[in-house]
Amino acid sequence: MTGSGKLTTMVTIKEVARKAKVSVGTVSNVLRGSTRVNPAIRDRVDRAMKSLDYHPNQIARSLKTKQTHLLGMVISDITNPYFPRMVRGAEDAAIEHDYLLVTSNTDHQIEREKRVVSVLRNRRVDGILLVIAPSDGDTEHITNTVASGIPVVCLDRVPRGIRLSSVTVDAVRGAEMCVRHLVSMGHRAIGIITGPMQLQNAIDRLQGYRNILAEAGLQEDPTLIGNGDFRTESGYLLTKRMMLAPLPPTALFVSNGMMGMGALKALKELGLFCPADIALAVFDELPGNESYSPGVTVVAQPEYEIGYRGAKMLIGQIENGEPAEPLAITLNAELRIRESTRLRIGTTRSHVRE
Amino acid sequence: MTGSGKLTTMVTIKEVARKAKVSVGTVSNVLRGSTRVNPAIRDRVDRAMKSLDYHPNQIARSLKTKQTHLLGMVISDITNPYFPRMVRGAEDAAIEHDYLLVTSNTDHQIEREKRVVSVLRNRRVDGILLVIAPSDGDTEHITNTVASGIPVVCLDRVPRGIRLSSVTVDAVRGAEMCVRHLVSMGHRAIGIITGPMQLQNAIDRLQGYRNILAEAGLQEDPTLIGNGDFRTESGYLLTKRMMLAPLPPTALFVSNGMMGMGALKALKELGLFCPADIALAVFDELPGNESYSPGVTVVAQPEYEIGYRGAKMLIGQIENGEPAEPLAITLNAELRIRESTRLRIGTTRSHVRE
DNA sequence: CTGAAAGCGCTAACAG
DNA sequence: CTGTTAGCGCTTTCAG
Repeated sequence: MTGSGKLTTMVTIKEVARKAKVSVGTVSNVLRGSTRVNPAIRDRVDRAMKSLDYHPNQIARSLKTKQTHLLGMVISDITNPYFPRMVRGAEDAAIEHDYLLVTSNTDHQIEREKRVVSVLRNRRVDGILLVIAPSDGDTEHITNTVASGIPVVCLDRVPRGIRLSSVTVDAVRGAEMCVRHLVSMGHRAIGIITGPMQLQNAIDRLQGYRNILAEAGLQEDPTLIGNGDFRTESGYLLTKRMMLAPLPPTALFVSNGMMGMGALKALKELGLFCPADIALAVFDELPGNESYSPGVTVVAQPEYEIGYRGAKMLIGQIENGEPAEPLAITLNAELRIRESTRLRIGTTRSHVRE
Repeated sequence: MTGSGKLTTMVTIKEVARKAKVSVGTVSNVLRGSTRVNPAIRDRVDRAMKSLDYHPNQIARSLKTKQTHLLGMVISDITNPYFPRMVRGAEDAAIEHDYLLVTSNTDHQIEREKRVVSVLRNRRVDGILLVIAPSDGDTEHITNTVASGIPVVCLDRVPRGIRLSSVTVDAVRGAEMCVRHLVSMGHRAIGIITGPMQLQNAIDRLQGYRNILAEAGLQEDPTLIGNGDFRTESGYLLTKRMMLAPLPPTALFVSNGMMGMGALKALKELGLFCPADIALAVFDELPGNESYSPGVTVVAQPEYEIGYRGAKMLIGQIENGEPAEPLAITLNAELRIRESTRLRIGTTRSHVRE
């Protein structure tokens, strides 16, 4: 069968009604299970629906009820291993409440974020889960959305300047645990590769690093701070540059997983081994981390839970109204110590540079 | 503001019309850019839309036009590293044509697949991209969907018994390349961990393996064939079992990436190193493969392209009608040789068992 | 407990 | 070139 356009006409509630010899109102009632319907009639209707392979038109329903039972989720890139578990968590929560989740990528671009949010509003999603893109206070599209009555819950990071409900991770504390561990292993020249400074969580991770340096009485060394952007490439480049510098660090703390993969690759190419030549710790669990050698010490975030609880929170606001004050859940990250930072006995290089 | 339900009423085309002092028909016209509209009026309308933060109701539009510009995508689990790139490819193609992609997980369960497809039909998606779950010929939900006029394109694998458009990878050839490589490295005791035999691509990969054994004049050994299910756990368990058997293989070919990760973990726990103790090759690229050591030899599939071309094909069928004959694109996999199968000189174990 | 009918926001004739 | 209006499939009063 060649041609264009729909060839088959969708079966509607009207046809079901006709086949079951009842009115459309009655069919609607059995669909919604609302009022008690005469069992015999309900049965006739059910049978009619089955035999016609009837699929209620959610579009028409939404137009009437003004609820789509759609949730929008805005992330930077599903291809980034950090997100799949978060999306999965959100989806599982959504399904529990009979919502469908639509996920869109922004590739870290604020302009795409605006477009995506706009599309989601056209689609009349009931609420939005938002992992914001880096920007300099470009938040009008978000405030407009909230003002229009669509609840928004931020995940992983919050925009500065406006107050929104959110589910985040205590990044300062996570970074502190990690860097403290490095210090406890005897390191004094600890490098960091940061994220983009427009992002709160990047700032927090740097802050945690600084806190521990201060706590340990270590001087901050600008040559040991690489300014990354959370992408693989920058982790790769900055690691190479730092390790090739006159006074390289003996330990490196990388602010996120993508950059961590880049760092690992750089070390591999430089022929440097962990922990023998350098200790490596990464904020974010790494894909395949327990299968490969060496296992890398990481600060693992509860991505699934971020998504799950964020969606739960969002659905709560959709169904019970938005709270007077934005809600904020802060989850804890977990330090997972692996081989990449294990103590070395009689290593060839000193942990102390001076 | 506490309370329940929408507090703000959505801006409609009618209000825009009133504000711009034109009729709704005219507003619709400028929205669709259809008939030539007087520039001055168009401008007035544009201004009104902007100032009201108007977002056209796609729901109402869909009800009228009978097109949602929604694509459904059914996968087993976004958390499986094989899928994100495929989803991204599909999404990119969708966006190019102004479609929105909705992705749902089945967790390999046919019952969930049925439910998901049903939900997608309720939502009146214009077409469906389907990565089928393993089942024994349970395809009525699919044929019903197609019969109802919704195009379906299968990705990665096709159901047996029915004919559908598809984008797949030549798995036989991919497996052949890989096992031939193993043979060329001198291996004669080559083990395989297979996928579930209800899946065509699992069958194909086993077939490729068998073809090369025959080509090389090697006897098939049942103790070297582990029957897995494409999940990490089975790769882990079967690898342990096989390596602990009286006559372990000198090379192992694992049929997919999840099981490959499991195999890697098993080898790590057993203290076996690649390629010194065992050569390892995996069908599917592994996450982080180029960052870790040893790099694992893999048969890499073009996941992104599968998704991208599948979505393009689907959109073609939506917009130009379904072809008389199902379309089928077969893409090639690529063998990427890495350290895990490199030749060993003067190894402690023989490549030949007898 | 069931039927009839209005109307959700938009598009697409059609009339002016 | 612009305005009017019917109607997409469903839910939801309101009568019967």
